[in-house]
Amino acid sequence: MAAAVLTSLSTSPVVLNNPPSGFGAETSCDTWKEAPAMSSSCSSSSNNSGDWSWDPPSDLSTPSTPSPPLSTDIATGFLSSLQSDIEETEATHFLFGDPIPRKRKNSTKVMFKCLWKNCGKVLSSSSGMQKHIRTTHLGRKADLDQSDGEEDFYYTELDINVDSLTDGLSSLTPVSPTSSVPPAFPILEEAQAVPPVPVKPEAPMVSPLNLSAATTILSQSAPTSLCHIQTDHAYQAMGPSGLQADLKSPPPGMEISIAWQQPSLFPPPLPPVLFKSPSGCLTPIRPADVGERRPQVSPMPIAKGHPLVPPSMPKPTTGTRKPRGEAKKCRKVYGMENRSMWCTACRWKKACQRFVD
DNA sequence: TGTGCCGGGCG
DNA sequence: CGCCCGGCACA
Repeated sequence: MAAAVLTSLSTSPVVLNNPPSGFGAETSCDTWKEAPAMSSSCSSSSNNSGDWSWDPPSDLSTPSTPSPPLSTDIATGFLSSLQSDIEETEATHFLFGDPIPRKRKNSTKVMFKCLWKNCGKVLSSSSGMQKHIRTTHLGRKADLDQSDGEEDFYYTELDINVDSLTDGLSSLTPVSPTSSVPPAFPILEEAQAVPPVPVKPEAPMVSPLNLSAATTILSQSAPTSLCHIQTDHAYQAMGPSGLQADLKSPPPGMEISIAWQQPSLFPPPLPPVLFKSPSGCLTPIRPADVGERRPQVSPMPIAKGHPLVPPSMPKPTTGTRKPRGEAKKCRKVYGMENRSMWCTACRWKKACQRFVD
């Protein structure tokens, strides 16, 4: 999350002047508008790269930003590489607190596949993969250079079933029943790997189409997940707060991934429109974008003591109480200590009106 | 156990 | 009304 916030900060035009390394507590606290929850956690939790900074050199070293998902046939590449170069690089494990469990308890195991063109290398540890990518593809020094997080975009996580390796390739199943996060993750990786390519706006929607047959399984769920993130932020983006006014014209690509990892943490850098079309899933969820109120509540007009309002009928799907929107509310965002920053409704312990869901 | 917020009380 | 909080349903 710190990484996420840092990224948003570093890419935000406002803060761009500051040296990337200079994000002290004071900086972030002063600019709480961009990174609300920052103050408490800026130095504590760093997932895979505490000192993340988007450094241009990495881009230079990869002139044709790879579109890994181009997908050499995952199945075959996966099989062969699986046998040949599985390797453990535990050494750097602690450096980036490996966010993903290496092994599943049952017969499933998490592997990491390099998405770089014509590579398809599969490793068993994320750090190993990062190292691989850093050294092999990004052409950096192995140890001296800490991860700047860019490697993340070039590999994906595989959730494989050890028992049935053979048919594991046919149904390479990112939808593995036992895995919680992983299924969607690789998809995201692929989708996000694309944006850096020149054509940014179209990238997200085009990518699923470009994926080869092998990845169609993946791609079919990709739009939905993206859209969910999207919807998540959609309302935040157009929320009345104007909180995120600062974050405009976000740079392509990477934000998506971060947004995915911490869905509702910070304002969406990408305009909602991007994802609207692919599956139109934005529409069903939020039919009217201005009506920030309850999703289920029937059209507003009949507010007055209209005789025809049956008390029972407009029951929200989930029984008695409304499902409780999953967006982070003022309390969560600003924290108890910054209660003065909450929207009034939150202060009154009423339904939050800043982060409406 | 923490969070969101309805229902209701007080000035 | 604005303001606050008890307490409940969720997560």
